[in-house]
Amino acid sequence: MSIEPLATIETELDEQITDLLRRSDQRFTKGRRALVEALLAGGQPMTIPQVLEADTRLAQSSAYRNLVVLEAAGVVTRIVTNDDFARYELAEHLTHHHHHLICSSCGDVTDFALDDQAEDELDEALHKIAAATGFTVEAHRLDLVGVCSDCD
Amino acid sequence: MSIEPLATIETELDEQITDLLRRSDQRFTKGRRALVEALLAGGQPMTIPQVLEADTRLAQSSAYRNLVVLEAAGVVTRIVTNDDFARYELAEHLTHHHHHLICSSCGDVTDFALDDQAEDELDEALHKIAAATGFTVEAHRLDLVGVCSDCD
DNA sequence: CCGAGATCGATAGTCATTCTCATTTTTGGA
DNA sequence: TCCAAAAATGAGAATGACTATCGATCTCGG
Repeated sequence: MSIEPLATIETELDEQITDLLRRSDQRFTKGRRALVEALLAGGQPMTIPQVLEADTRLAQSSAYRNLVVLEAAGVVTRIVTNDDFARYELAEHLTHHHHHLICSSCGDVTDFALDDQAEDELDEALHKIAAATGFTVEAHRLDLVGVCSDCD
Repeated sequence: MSIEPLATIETELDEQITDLLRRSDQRFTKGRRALVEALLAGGQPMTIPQVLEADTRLAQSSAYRNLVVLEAAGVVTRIVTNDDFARYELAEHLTHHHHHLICSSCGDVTDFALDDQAEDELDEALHKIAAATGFTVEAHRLDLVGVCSDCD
């Protein structure tokens, strides 16, 4: 099916994903590989229409289904904003911890990282909160909402 | 319509909301007041079904429509999670700046605040990012995703 | 090479949210 | 106070992102 991949998945990443899927009794099929390649090539959180446009060989129904499978396996993360469509990107442990700039005008989402010190301080403050509330923290999410340079 | 309000809106808050709505050429009608009262009484972000259950006199279609109006006027904030329903709460400038604990199990959302120092540090780090990216920041959003004490 | 089981993909649902429109309410002028 | 124009309401229909279905296709172990 995949003749010309959008991006090449390095061996290590490929193995990590194969392993994650195996733990959910799922295979890293061509369709799922094409999805990951499209997300990798996109370089930012993508909506399903964007993914389908990036690789027209993908079927919509399979894209929806496989993105659910990939999310359950921890390969991708689903990002939901006020935009009509949800977005997907590679999970943080396959890339690196980061946050999102969300454009309230066009809906576009891009990544950014906090410098290490700020991230550490934030983490510490969050741990205190969690301890005080009896909440078991799985992850923290930090978004900047505003207007991107394109829309300005 | 509103015989027995769920919560009483203090004069000052009432005037603020009336003013915000007026700027959008909208009125602070009974139905809209009942919505605000329900959110005030709820004390945490509420889904529309929760709001309708809290005040059974409200019509679903009007609740949806008026919550859109109230959001456009800056009176309430719409919070979207992975849950089926969106949630609404009073806008921060009518209450105070805070963040959210999102339970990945039951979908419940509750508020928490960072201590002033941590919030200041975060703010400073975020301003640097914004300056570096040409992104015009309107707000920042910080969520803790995990499992609440009820679900644990 | 074969067959059981997983995956695919076209299509038909589902359901939160939005739209429509006739009815009711509100407002400002006479 | 009365009236008409404008706004708001609410019941129901429509929309559209997403999910479920199911026969066809692919995959892997034997």
